[in-house]
Amino acid sequence: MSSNVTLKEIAKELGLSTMTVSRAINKKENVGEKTRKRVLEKAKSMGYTPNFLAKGLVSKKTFSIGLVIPEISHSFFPEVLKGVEEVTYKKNYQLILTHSAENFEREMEAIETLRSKRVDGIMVSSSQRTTDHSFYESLKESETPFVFFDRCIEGLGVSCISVNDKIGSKKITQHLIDHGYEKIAHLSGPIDVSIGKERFQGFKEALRENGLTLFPELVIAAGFQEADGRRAMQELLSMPEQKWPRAVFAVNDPAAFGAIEVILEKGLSIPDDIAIVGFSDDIRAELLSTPLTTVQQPAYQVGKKAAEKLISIIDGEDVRPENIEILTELVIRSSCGNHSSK
Amino acid sequence: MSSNVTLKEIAKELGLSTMTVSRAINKKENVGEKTRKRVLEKAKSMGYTPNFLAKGLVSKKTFSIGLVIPEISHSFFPEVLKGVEEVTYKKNYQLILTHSAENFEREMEAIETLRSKRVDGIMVSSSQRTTDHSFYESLKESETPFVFFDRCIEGLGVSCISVNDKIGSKKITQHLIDHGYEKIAHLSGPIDVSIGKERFQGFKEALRENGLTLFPELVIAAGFQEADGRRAMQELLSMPEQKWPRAVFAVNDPAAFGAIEVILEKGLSIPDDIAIVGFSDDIRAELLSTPLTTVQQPAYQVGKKAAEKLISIIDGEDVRPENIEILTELVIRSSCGNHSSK
DNA sequence: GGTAGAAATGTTAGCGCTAACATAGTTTGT
DNA sequence: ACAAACTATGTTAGCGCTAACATTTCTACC
Repeated sequence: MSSNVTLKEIAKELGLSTMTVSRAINKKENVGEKTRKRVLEKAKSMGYTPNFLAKGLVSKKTFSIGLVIPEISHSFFPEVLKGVEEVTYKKNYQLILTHSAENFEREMEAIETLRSKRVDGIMVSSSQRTTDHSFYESLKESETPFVFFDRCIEGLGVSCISVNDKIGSKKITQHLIDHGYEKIAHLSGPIDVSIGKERFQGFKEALRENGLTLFPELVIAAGFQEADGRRAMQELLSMPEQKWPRAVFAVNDPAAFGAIEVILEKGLSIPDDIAIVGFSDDIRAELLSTPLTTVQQPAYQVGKKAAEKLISIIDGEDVRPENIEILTELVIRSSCGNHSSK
Repeated sequence: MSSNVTLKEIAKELGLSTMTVSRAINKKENVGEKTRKRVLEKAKSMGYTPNFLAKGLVSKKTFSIGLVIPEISHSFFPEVLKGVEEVTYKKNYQLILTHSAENFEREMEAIETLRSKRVDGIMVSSSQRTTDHSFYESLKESETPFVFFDRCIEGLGVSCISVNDKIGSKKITQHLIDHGYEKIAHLSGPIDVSIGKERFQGFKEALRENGLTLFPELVIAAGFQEADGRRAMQELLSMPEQKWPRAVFAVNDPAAFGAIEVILEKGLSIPDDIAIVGFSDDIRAELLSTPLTTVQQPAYQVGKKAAEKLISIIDGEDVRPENIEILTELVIRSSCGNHSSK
């Protein structure tokens, strides 16, 4: 294998003790100027690379942070990752990336491995659906610093950095209401998933605060995929015409795309017959023939804040659990009937 | 800090030696059945987590692989990552992700850090532009297993897994030729970047093999961004009309998008007045009003093959340097004039 | 029952590094 | 000139673990 140079070897070459070499290389006080120079030169010429394993073993600090992500190719996460990386790079931490594939078993496995590697902290976007929180409770007891991001588990007293979906969906529903629409449908996600629940909540609140009626038959449990949106919209349009909604709020952009196809296939026009809005600002949203009004999720901000919080926990600066909610931003295009904006 | 349980502590509790506990936990031979059971139970109840730092220090094996990526949010890489992860997960390796931000200094820094962490191998997508290969030469001499992926440095005798851009661009040019177009323009990337060069090469070869003339004024050095495509296309269309190309091959999809805007703004139709094709199968390509014919880059395959190759080098199974080229696939839509396909 | 041989357990040393204390060597003040 | 006070270097031990060898305990068989 690669025969790595050690401090001891350098010391031997120079007739010094290991300790002096260590001090010279780690820029500690109390090393003679000449000695330091000699050591550094020798280290370079011998191709010395410090051994972080040994260092970590002694110092209990590895300068690595573990990341648990449910689905890497889910456009949201590369952006999160970028935010995380920007922070960790500055603070000299390395990232160990693990992927749970939306599987709680793998998530636990990944966290165990990260702990074995003695990471200084962990960031988790959980795939957990069950109500059994014992795993995270014991993780918390182990005193491993960790935070949740995007998908959080509540009631544990663990910091959580997420997008405030409820406020976002309330805002976009309000935007529809401001256009004068009263019969508004919602293609919802599964309500046992927090995202789905939050967005539905926001929708309901907006209606309530404006004194509008929530028509139960206009709330269709769809899902997060394009096909789900199609199916849900078909269901809506299979009702007698006078029951049709005037506007539709889809749980996310892909669902909206599916719904849009159905609307157009029916020969209806957007937004004149039916207005529609989505959620997540998918890269494709602005490329539709009628660009989709949607809610932008600040993934980069989530990553950045989560990394900052985790590091401040690691450094013992700000240990108290916090619920940081990143606010979404409305992206107003024309599918909502906003002819004024482009 | 988190007071982690050690083998020694378990041993003490049970009145055994550390070694027996180690053997029991690591499923080695020669441990009494009762003892093993006792140890495992105790380990569980005390919340033992093995210390991979110590293990790695002894065994010279860390089960981690370093990844150097020039730009995380560059849609290509999450896909690569997915391929890599799938392989490394099966083989029980962890991934340490680093980001060079297209900066060679940071790339070198990242690799040094990875070496310090004693990763078992490294996968690099290089941002290097210069011809000074000394850094990678010395990395090679250090006997750290590594492979290049996507962006390779040649002439080092290091394995490289990349997309064969030349063949891809030759294929798509051929496709245009098959449609009967003879005056074909190329919006090229910078030719000092290998991607740009390769794609231009493929374009030239296709023309040559079909006995077509390469019109130098129809090759515009553009760039990889949408704005570059715009600029290049404007330049083309500012020529007298009889010089206009009948078809355009843009170096990538974003450049094609820019060009398309210009074509449409001029009131020309795609593909009837000017056919256009891109490269990279951007997620937006199929959503254009005239969906873009392009070349699909199998990023997932690149990641998978690269990880497989690296692990086989680490395991000493297949150490010989290889140049693995993943073939692209044509995605035929309608911007090339293929009215038959959807 | 006694002994060879296997099975179970223990001991020692060291992976590469650093904290903590110990020892030389050098300066400074009076 | 000599102790006090540095500065530069060395020594020892230990982080948590395992390989390699050493010892004890158990089994088997004559």
